[in-house]
Amino acid sequence: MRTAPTILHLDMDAFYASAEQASKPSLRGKAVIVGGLGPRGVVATASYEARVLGVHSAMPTAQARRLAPNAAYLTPRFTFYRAISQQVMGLLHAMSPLVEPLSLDEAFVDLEAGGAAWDEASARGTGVRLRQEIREVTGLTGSVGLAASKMLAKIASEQAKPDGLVLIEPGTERALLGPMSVRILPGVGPATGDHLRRAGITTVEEIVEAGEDEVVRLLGKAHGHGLYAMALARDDRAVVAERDAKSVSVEDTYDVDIHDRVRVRLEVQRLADRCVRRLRGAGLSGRTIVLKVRRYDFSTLTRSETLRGPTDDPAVVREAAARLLEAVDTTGGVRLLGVGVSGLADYTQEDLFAQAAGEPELPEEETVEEAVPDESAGQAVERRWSAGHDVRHSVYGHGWVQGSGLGRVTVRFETPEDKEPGRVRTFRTDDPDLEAVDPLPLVPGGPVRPSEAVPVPGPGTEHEGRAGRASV
DNA sequence: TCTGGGGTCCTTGGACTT
DNA sequence: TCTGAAGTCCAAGGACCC
Repeated sequence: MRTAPTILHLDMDAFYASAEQASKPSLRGKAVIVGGLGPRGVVATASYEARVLGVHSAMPTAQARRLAPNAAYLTPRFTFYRAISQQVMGLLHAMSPLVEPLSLDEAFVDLEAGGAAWDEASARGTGVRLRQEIREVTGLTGSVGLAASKMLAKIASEQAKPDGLVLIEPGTERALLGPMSVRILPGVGPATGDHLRRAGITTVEEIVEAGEDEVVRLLGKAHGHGLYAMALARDDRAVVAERDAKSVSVEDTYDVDIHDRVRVRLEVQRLADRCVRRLRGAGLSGRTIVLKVRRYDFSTLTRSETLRGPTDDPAVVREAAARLLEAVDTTGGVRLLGVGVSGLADYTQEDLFAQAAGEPELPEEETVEEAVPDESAGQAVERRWSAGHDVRHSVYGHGWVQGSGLGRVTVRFETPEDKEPGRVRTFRTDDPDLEAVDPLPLVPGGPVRPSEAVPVPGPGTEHEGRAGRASV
């Protein structure tokens, strides 16, 4: 374990919500909640103004609406966030080749590896500079934690939030951790926390006092040894720049439980196709097909099948998923279906055959911004507009969708550069003068061009949500 | 009040092989 | 030839993280 605090953890503050506030002057200083807006949606990020009202991540959106009925509710715009994230990651890479992104808004950096810091003073200086640069380039704030290990750097950034910097001085770690709740340690969630509490252990100090054997007895080998070491502030995990994906999966939660078995089969097919599209996009194939079913009562089961060799053939994945589904009882209804592929490889066994037979075709993915109209229903095409997404009107200029429904869409016309909230106008949803457009840069002259942004290689932890009903 | 989506890692237990 | 031990693979579920 190193002795200088040269591991940096960056955590952008309320990232999605802050990006929306920077993009929309009328939302600055207001409660903003980004997440799924459907009846079963959950909060992805709440602005600090919303947190004061008790709203937090992973809370059902319905509950958030009760706590913060006047907040702005927006669907996530991952393309936009990804573009900002790439700017931030670029700043980190300029400091060191060893950058480990954890998500769009979080990363570890090994400052020593990049020669960006070697002791306490240089580490602090680098952290201060980084925060300045992030503000200049993106207009957003991030919190920085500096320590001698990943675990402590993350704890430090947590303490620094929002918009701060905390450095944990080497030698002070044990004293700092001791009185903290066991939940501060990585890997201790609600279940493990409960388990420990029932054994009379609630603080990090008490883990140490209990002794390694007792912790291993309580939590098992892998978890027990690891946790005991963490409690002693021992954490030798290296910052790892490149990580290979182990699985690729897609899943959908339905607004209303599906009872019709035929519809369930169809959805599984659709998911299998989507999963293969993702798989191919990452240049991968996989050997194990996994079907996930969450039933009406929230009980979740998975069924998997391992093939003789890896595949990225949609027909093969579709058929395997269908076979797995046959073994699952769905009477009573399902609320979620998922299809995944693991046992990944970067080749397929059918490569040679596929070249001879031509690549299997995959249907086009539906777009998120504007849902594909259901022509089979024989109804007039209605364009749907997602709350928070950017639009341009040929007369009024750039704005964003504040809400839509009943054939109307309400747009607020403003840009990130505006100092005052813009004006609001309502149009018919099929107004030909209105079109969906890319977000504008948050900083004047900034390089945010989402449609030109290079996609993050491999599957990330971010995802594109289903188009929800727009409402603000 | 009613719980998303995309991942990772660990544990347990059965089948199979050596 | 039978049996048990050990190792490996696979399937399923749980916990955790962001």
